[in-house]
Amino acid sequence: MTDLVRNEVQEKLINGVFNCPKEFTLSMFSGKWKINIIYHLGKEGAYYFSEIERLLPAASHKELSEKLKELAADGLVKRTEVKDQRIKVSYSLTPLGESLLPIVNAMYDWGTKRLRELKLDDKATFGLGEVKRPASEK
Amino acid sequence: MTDLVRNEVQEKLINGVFNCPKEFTLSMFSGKWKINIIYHLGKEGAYYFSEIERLLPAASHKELSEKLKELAADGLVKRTEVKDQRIKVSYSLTPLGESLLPIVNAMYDWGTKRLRELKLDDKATFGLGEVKRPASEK
DNA sequence: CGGAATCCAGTGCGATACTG
DNA sequence: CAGTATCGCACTGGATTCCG
Repeated sequence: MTDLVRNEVQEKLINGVFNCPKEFTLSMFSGKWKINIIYHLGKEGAYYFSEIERLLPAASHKELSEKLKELAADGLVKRTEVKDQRIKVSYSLTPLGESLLPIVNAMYDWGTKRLRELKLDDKATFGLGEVKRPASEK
Repeated sequence: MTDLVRNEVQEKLINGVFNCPKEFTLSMFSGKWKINIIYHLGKEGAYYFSEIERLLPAASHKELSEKLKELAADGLVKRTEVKDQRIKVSYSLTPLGESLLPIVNAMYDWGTKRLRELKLDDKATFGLGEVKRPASEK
């Protein structure tokens, strides 16, 4: 989903039938890498595109490009072109993007705490019950 | 994705290479309908499966079934079988699930506020910039 | 009633390659 | 440097059907 959800949510918005604020919020940052981007921009300030790529080496060029575009369209991130010798593009949070930081931080804290608890449990199961494994192991 | 993210996150966990608490938290409730389920169970208490279906009529039987299973596997939701004449299954939040409520509520509040702001803008654009529209209009 | 299996169309996303 | 287009496979999720 993710983009599916985002599209659905935005369609509903356009048609004026939208009524679920939490889904809307989720759709803002539940795309791949989006929270990471928001988190880093919030914590460390502006980054160039190439810096973000280095920051998140597992993310593909395409994906990053698309997600940044969405974040900008949603008004969470500001895109600024800078003429160096080549053109560079700097990304930073807008005030709206910054207003999401408390939620991102709360998620960070919750995750940290929960991961610590899990490590105290049996390492084999992690207390998670069954886990679907993809067919192909990497 | 969604489940993709969830699977990735859990794989990493198993392999002990996990290091991103916020992704982990996101993976807990970013599947379709999951926040809705958590929200309702948190606000109104336990529900039977069939009640949840009625509560979220747009969600398919299959989807609800799968997501509840995941929520239970993640320890956020407790599954209880009740022998009526048929077997009914009751779902409620675990304490762990309840500990997510502050985040869900923060998302609710952020979304509410943001949606209100958007309504003050031009209704045509909603201040969102471009919106991808699916090929097929429903 | 609740869940699981099967089938199938629609989408996400990586790899690669091309523009300005 | 940043962004876009194309291709191809894996995954999602709706509809339907079957089991306890």
